[in-house]
Amino acid sequence: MREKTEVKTEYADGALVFTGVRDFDCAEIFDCGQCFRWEPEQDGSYSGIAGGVCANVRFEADDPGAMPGTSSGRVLIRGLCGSDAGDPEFWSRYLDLDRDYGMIKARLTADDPVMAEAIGFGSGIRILNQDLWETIVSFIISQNNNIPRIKGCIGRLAEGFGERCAGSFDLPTAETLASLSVDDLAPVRLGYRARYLIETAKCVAENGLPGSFGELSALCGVGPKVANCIALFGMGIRDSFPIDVWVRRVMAECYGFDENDMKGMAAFARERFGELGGYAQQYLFYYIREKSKNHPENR
DNA sequence: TCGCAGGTGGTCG
DNA sequence: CGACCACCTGCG
Repeated sequence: MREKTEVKTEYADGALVFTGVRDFDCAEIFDCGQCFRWEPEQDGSYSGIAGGVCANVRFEADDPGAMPGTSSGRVLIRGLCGSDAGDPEFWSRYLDLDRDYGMIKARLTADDPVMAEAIGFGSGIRILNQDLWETIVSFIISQNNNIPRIKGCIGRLAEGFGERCAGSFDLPTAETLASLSVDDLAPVRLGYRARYLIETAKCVAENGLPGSFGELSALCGVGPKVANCIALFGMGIRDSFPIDVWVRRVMAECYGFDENDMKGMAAFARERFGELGGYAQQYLFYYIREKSKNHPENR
């Protein structure tokens, strides 16, 4: 069991720098389906928008020869489009830097060879603490949809109806969205999700953001899967275990479930992973998706 | 042309 | 309740 490293903040060359960061891999964090507003750069860093700031996030390992996600290193954040990097407190929270992922992984892998193998694929995954309204909008759009198109829809929604934000655009507020019609949103090409979004925006504009899983589930277009994603990524409810088609596949393949037995899977996750359910889901999700990339014949 | 993509709401029995 | 099924859109 290794020692926990203290994360420290400093500035260097115009960038915000966090040193002593472990268990961090940009591609695994930004490309594991939890967020839709980050894109990779040639050098492996990611650029995107969060907290009203356009930024580039880069990880430099202290030991460049180490496997991704296994070495401590530093996280560099640069503001883009003329803005500065923003608030260190925001980024520390957003990137979940105070969380001890070494401990989480140790607890999940103890006595579970499936998790051990899964975590071997995505040991640098972190769960971002994202804006609640953004996660609500994003995951309503995500249903029965694919990632490139989800990103396109969110981008068009921001550009067409959002507030200008340091060279880019933030998502429209609930009030703005509530004032629009399905026809207004036609250029965004949300399909039948446009109605869900407007109904949910009206509800949020009137009653405020949901404060519990129950309130979340009452929103239009928010079923069990989407509610669990929003709870996990937008409300910090880390025992959430969203069950989507990929999780159904991995639970069938690795834990012997019937692909349609979602109740059984949820009960198993509660029992086996407990408060770490959300982390377990992310490792399993990333694992099965990576495997299917390497073996297209397995779908 | 058709199935499918990180599901949900509506409608049956 | 649980099992179906239509549903916007875009791509192979």
